[in-house]
Amino acid sequence: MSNAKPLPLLDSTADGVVPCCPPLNERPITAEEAETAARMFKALGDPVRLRLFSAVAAHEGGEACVCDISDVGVSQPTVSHHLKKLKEAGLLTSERRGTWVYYRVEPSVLAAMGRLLTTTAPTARAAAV
Amino acid sequence: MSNAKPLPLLDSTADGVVPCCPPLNERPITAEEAETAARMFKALGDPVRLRLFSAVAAHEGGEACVCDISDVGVSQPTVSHHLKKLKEAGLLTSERRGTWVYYRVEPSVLAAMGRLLTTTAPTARAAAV
DNA sequence: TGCGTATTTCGACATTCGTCGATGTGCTGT
DNA sequence: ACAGCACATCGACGAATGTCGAAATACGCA
Repeated sequence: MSNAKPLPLLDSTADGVVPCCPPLNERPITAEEAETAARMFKALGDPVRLRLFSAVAAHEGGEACVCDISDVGVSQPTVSHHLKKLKEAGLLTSERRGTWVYYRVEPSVLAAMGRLLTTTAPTARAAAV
Repeated sequence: MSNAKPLPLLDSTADGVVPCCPPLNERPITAEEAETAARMFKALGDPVRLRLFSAVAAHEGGEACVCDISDVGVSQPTVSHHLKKLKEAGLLTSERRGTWVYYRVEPSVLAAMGRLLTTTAPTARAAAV
């Protein structure tokens, strides 16, 4: 039905992808930035989704079909539901290849989230910890 | 009343803190690890909490009293509620100093989350992308 | 001691979320 | 054409979440 809903969390401005936000400790993020970033964190804020995401990310070739990662202790519809959520959050992309559907991680989004959590030049005092 | 509920997300084994988990793409994380890590991501999965966390992290000296960061568009009890959630998740610590309560980020937890999102040596085939 | 300010706790409420079984859709092979 | 497998969608349900106003607690100060 084509409701793919890419929902680009990173404003794909021109060059492709954009880091969304500076590190969290660099300056207080705005309400708008928070809305965007929170959606990414929320997507990883469920144990089942986190396992599915990790399973895809760690799978050989950086991609995996649903059948390869369905063993997470919940029903098949639930797996499908979570994969959809991850896709809507922009963390995964999917592609049908014959009978199977393959998911792979969106590397730029992963990098953007990592950057958010990067501790940049501390306020000097932080180093004393 | 003392129900501080530290809830150490990082198993403070011996040396103080422990990275909780390897990068998500290194190997599929276990159900147990996912439970722990998801709690951290979930804590940042709300826009208001993310703004509060960022406000504390970016504040001068790495700490801030509630009054300094309460301007996020929700009521003051709600701010307190979210700060409590962040504290329970191990992302923030609090300390009362006179009239005010100061919050500061737990740097090791931030680092642990960053490590989770770090893209380590791809499975070799991933480089072909 | 008593007042005012700062922060937390306490219900209460509507909304969202995770889960399931049943059903639908897409593709393959016979 | 049809049966079978892989995956997605639908509808329903209880549980968790975010929010608020009201009240409680903690401190500093007059």
